[in-house]
Amino acid sequence: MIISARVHYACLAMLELALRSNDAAPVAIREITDRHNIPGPFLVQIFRTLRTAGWVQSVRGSQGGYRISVDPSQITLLDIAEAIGCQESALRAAPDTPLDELLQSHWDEAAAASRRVLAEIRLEDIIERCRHGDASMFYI
Amino acid sequence: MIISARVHYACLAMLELALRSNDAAPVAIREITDRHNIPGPFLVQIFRTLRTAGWVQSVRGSQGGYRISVDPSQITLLDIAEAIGCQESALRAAPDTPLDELLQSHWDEAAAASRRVLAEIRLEDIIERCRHGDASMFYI
DNA sequence: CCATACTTGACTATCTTGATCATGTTTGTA
DNA sequence: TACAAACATGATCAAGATAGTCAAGTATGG
Repeated sequence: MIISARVHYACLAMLELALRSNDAAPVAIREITDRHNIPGPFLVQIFRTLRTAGWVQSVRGSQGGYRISVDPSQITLLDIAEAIGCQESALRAAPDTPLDELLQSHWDEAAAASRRVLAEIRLEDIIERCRHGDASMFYI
Repeated sequence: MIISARVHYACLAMLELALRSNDAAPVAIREITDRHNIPGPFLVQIFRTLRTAGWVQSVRGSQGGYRISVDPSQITLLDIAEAIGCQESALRAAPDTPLDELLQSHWDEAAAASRRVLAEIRLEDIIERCRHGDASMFYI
């Protein structure tokens, strides 16, 4: 699992939309790129993917923008990461020896471990923590 | 944590050396590239890194080759992966908002989870399992 | 002295990622 | 209706990493 800038931006955008999901008006791209440091046309690209995935709705025309189309308590960081689609390691040739196969299974195990972490984190959790000013760190 | 072909090959090579650590003669590159499907000059490059890291010793000249220079029960997949040096995500700009910071910490948490898995797996474990023909899988 | 095999450094091709641009379409508002 | 705001779409580009290659040199056993 690779966390690219694209995935990071996508999550930031989703979080912004979630924060403002009670607003009557949709959120314009401009408002997001201003707050965070995201290149405008790049975010357009990312929103296209999010819309295809069904996580956001777009409103065209003047006063248009984007709205989140799912409950922030029902979507996880893993959902977003997979929607954006990071490359799942190009290392997918058929294993040709037992050693090869064993190694592969360990790489899979490691990838699964990080996916399991991300699958536990809902957008709502992050928003809650943000509102409490609780930026706890998890290093090793 | 990205598992590149380079890291995979490095681990395969180390495993081969470990399997033959009781031999009197060192193992030539040719013997490894034949068994697995590794491009010769590429493995040369990888061995250079492993030697610099201190995990293998080289023997030059005719009948030369490589020998593992650590106990297979003392080296983990994480050790090798870090010696080869996969890029640790170029996404390392200073976080500029609380949301940004929170997200970053979750990416770190996910990366730590996969590192923790790899840190538990010693070369010896894999060799044991290979000898028992036990290619167990860990998916999600 | 010669074949084998490691040493070193430079080099190339391809792919992914991050980012940009131009053009078109929709819609609210004056 | 005209205009400006804002999304839609497709093409394109540059930088960097990855995978892999090549060539010239050095050491050693027989």
